[in-house]
Amino acid sequence: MPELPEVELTRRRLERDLAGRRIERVEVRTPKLRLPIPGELAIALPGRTIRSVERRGKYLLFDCEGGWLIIHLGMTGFLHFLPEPALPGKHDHLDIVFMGGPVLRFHDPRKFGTVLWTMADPLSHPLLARIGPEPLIAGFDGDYLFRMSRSRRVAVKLLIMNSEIVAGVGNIYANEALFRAGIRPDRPSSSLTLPECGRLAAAIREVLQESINQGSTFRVAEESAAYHPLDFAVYGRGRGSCSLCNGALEEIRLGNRSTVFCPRCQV
DNA sequence: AGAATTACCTGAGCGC
DNA sequence: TGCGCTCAGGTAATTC
Repeated sequence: MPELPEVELTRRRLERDLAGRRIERVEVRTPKLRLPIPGELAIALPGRTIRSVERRGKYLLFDCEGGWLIIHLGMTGFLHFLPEPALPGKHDHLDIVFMGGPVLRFHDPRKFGTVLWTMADPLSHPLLARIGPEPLIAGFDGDYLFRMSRSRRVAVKLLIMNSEIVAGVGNIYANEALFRAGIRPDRPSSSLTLPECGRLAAAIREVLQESINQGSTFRVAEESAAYHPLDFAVYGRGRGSCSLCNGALEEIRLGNRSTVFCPRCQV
């Protein structure tokens, strides 16, 4: 599923393919996603040129000259750029057709993705306004995490997956970052020390940045819908062994999400 | 305020 | 072969 690194790689790919293109028309094939696709899209977009593609957390922001198209890929969403028109297939919910024929196509089997439109500052949109700091930008560090964790007893894995605390950390990278930081995912947030918060913030930045770096060299060139460029240390390895101590990994559920950790290396 | 829970959705994998 | 079941999970909305 698209996590922050995949969304960032998608942003770079689409900015390369779309910047400067003028929209001819919009075809909404499936208006009923989990949140409905705004009806005004088809009226507002034609005639506008895409200036750039930005990212906030896992939201992609398309600068459309005075308005913003906002897309979240959810669990299974994918944005294809088609140089030529092509017949839509199953789960191809939305086409944005550009002058001369190219198409941006939104494909999403589980329909957890979200499409929004705003004429105002996209960062002020109700669904984006409360998102916490970007993990890869100054402002997210151990001091910040320490401050935010003082009044909360929720498991630290759920704390860092809370988008109001930090943007774009999903289940995969929450597991990976906690392993790298040597912190048990079920620790109450308020039990973390300042040095632990420093290690955790650094680990979050590292796993995200490394994934972006690997993806950019490996996967993005292929027009593949595949995600997950990284080999993960713990995610998806509930029956496996720890790469550090060789002991058995443990799998539990936190917030109804699968959680894997090493009970010896993570304290 | 913070925490816990539910809803949304379909493909994949499984046992029978 | 096919049925029914469980699982995967981001995030908004709801409830406690």
